Amino acid sequence: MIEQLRNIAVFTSLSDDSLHEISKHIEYVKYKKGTIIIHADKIEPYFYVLEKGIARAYCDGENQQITFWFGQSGNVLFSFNSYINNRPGYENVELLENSTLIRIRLNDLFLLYKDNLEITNWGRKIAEQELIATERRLIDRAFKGAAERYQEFIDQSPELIKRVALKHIASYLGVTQVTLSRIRATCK
Amino acid sequence: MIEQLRNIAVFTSLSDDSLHEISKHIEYVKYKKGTIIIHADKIEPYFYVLEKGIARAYCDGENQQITFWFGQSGNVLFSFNSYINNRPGYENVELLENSTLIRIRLNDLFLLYKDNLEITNWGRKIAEQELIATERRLIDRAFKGAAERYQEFIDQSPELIKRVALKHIASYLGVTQVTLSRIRATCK
DNA sequence: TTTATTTTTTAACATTTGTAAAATGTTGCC
DNA sequence: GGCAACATTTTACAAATGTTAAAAAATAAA
Repeated sequence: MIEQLRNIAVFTSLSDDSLHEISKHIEYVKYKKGTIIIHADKIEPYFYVLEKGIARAYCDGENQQITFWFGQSGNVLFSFNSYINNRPGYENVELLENSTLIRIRLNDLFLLYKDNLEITNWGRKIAEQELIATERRLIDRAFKGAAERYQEFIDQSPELIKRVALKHIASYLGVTQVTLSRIRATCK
Repeated sequence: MIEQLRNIAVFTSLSDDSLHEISKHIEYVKYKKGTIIIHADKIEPYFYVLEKGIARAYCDGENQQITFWFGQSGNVLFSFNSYINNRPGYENVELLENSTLIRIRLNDLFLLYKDNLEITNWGRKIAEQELIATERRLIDRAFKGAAERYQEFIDQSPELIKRVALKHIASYLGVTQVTLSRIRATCK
């Protein structure tokens, strides 16, 4: 069981002891493509790790959906506002492929944070890494044009380009699908 | 000393014991308006708490500076990449007023994270709160026009509007100063 | 106060991106 | 295959924002 966890990117830094603690509380689940596993306006009680599959987080607008996050194998996945503030979240998370996930109840995870220094530091680093990545994107939007952001997305996430619908990538990059089409037509 | 720390927003949640641990390592410093206390491309060894004053974080571009963060009394302030990845940072932080700050060496803070569960959880929550705020801004840029973002900035940060140059606020909102001027002219 | 410096506003024009709708391409299913 | 549903591209036009430059206003310095 512990060996199985250690194969997953986000768990590699943890000691056997901590992995053992975590393994007492986890559960494997399997969902089909299209399943919404996190719902906006709900307190979602689970913290997930995506073992296999792809996911996107998005917000619903009046006549659009904005995708602002993609997850791949080894990434963690949770309702930000449920996890951080114990309040209903603002985002939905949809699985874009048939996926397998590991999950742990937030309550159980918080109990581990209360007792286990290593796991708490692990949780701290997860938040920090997400933070720095999110801030980078905010800055990139100011300095780089949409075409350049698209090119970097291809370079950094070649898997996603192949497997994710362009309309989702367009909103992730902060442009409409029409604009993304124009960009793609230009650099061909 | 501990009472003094407890008056600062970011420390209010900590126990006397933890504040006492922290107080062993802190130092009060005072800088003039215009001082750059965090430099891009350097590993900056301090974690600061702004006791009094206002600060902004910005990146330098070819012919522009982009401000992407403001700090007020009680906020924490550090080179993201130094703190998180022990690498030179991408941002400068400038004090916009004469300010007093508390600082602690990152090395000392990391030692506390290694031993003290409460302080580690405090560090985790700092990252989480920054994360959720940054993500909100990213989403807001997709859903809200520049005029609406400006109005919300006024509502949520009335202090900053009074005390910060509009050119900095413009880039924080993701528009040019010319556009911000037009927005201000319209809603007058 | 007077001058110098910086910040903010205004103007004219160029560019980018958005909107809406149609055309084309793709996928999956009966 | 052929239909239905969905995804992507293309087109024409509209709206928003950027660029550049200059004037006006505000602030700081002498």
